[in-house]
Amino acid sequence: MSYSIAEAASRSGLTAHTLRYYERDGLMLAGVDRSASGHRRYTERDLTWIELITRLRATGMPIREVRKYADLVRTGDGNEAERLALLVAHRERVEAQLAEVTAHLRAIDHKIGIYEGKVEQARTSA
Amino acid sequence: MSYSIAEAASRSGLTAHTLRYYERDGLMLAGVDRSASGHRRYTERDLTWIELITRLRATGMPIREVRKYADLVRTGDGNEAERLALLVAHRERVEAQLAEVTAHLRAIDHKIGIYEGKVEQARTSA
DNA sequence: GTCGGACTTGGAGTGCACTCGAAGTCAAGC
DNA sequence: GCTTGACTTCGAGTGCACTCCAAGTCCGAC
Repeated sequence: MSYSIAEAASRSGLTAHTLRYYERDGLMLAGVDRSASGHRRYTERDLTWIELITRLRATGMPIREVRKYADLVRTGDGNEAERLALLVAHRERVEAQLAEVTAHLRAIDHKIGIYEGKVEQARTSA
Repeated sequence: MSYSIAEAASRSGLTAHTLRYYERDGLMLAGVDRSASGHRRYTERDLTWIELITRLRATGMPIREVRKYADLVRTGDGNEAERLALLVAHRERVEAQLAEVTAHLRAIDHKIGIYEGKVEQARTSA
């Protein structure tokens, strides 16, 4: 079972453009298979990999670092500790940012509360 | 009490470049005061405002929309309901994104768990 | 056999948010 | 009165991550 780039795009939520761009940029583990006519054929493994790098991207990992991770996985032998370190460092950054965003959000919520009071007051005194 | 652009930068965590850029781009409520020599003088009110827009930016609000909000506040009269709507819409986007990032993070954590197992296994069998 | 549509490539273009550079002004200290 | 350093403006440059375009190929359907 394999998928055309359009199918891979719809399954991954990325665009075909982005899939080609990722491949060109070294984010895939290997060149994607080709049909006799030269069209890309995505395997389940490709899609699983794309799902992972989509998660990394969606949590703010730069393309550069996703590539570094892909390089490690591609090398394939005993660099699991290195991969682990990269992912753990990423997790810590993401957690820190979640905390920061949450704190900002609380402050914005406070502001919203003030406006709600004002708007309500305007409504009842009208 | 007022502050030079360098002081405002260090108090806000932005750079002087960014402060000028924000002003140019219509993010400030009014032109910042100037000294006799034409240097900017930031008031406490300016800094309070900068703190708010920094929170909006840090939670992912585009410059464009911060400007829209600033425009509303600048107009100043009875558009509180509109400001409220803008902030509430933003809050909902941020909350949705927090949930999404958290979900991705959990999946990445799962991956980390797998690597931890592998690395531990490699360590003990060595 | 020709048409439409999905694909290919390489390279250029876009949008966002800064970030920097050049050239000039100004006040204070030596 | 000259240097130093912080400021000014305007406009150009940067980095990131796509996003799009042009020109071409290929395949299945009519």
